[in-house]
Amino acid sequence: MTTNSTSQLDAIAALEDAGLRITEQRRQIVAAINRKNGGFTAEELATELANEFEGVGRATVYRTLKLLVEANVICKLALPDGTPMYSASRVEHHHHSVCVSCGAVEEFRDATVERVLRSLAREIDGDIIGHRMEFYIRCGACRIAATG
Amino acid sequence: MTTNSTSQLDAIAALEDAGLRITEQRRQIVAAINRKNGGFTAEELATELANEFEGVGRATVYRTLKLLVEANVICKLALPDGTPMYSASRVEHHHHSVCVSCGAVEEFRDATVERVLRSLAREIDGDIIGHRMEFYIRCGACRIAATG
DNA sequence: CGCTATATGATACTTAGTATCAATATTCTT
DNA sequence: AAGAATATTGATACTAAGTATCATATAGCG
Repeated sequence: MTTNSTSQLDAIAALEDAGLRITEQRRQIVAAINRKNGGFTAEELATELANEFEGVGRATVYRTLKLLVEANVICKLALPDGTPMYSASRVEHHHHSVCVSCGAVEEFRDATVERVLRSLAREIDGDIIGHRMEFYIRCGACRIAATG
Repeated sequence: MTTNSTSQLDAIAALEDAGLRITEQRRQIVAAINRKNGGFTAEELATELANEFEGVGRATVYRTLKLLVEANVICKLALPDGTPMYSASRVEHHHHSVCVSCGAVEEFRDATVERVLRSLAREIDGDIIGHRMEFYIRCGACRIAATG
């Protein structure tokens, strides 16, 4: 699986493309994100990176997350109660399902979703600028764990 | 238009149905919400009610908003950056469009949306517990204002 | 290599919301 | 209608998520 290293290169490239500097801190943040599998919180990441050798400051973590969201390298999503979660972004345009039990995040594209968006564009009085769509699930693994 | 008085009665009834007490503060909060047209923030509501005669405490405002969300009397939605917004709920199950320019919130039901949800339920490995869907728009009025 | 703009980090602040707990008010019971 | 039992309130203090400030450090261009 080369997904991680590819994503990492993309993330750094995206920052460069935006005319931003590649610092040791940003490298560390990108590396830490690539080590993640599901979603993660900003504070979690900050705590993690604060403890390492030549750690990264909390403010820098937040600043960099914002840059990465703007660069479409990661996504910022929300739990049902609005708690923010971040997740590495692998697919071009997509939506997410979040397991409310284990926090696993899956990305998916769905043609039907895009069709709805177009149909709604006609119904809504105004221009659609963007949207947010998240599915809250209990994933297969968690269902089995709960049943067993 | 009897929408407001009807909603207000529903809100109080919903609290009663949940076995909760009808206090002067809760009445005031419900009344203030019914005076709103678009979306509003918790802090906005708290400030508003803090200044009135026999005002309502900030903690009570937050507590009551939570109860009203649970009772489906109001909805908690999120702006693109995640900033929470509340909005009185008039339709049974619906989604929202938020004008990022003026903050107006519209509710809508769409059969297509429900169809997508069912189609996704089959694709996703796990049980769909809930979802969130918001459209960010520039409403007709704001478009005209910007153009003119 | 040196300069300059960019980035960092410590600190303090803001916003959104929750926890605590004594004082108070509602509703039930009679 | 009074009193008891229980829910609610509000002041305060706290957490979580994020932003502003600004002196110091460093990337990367020339």
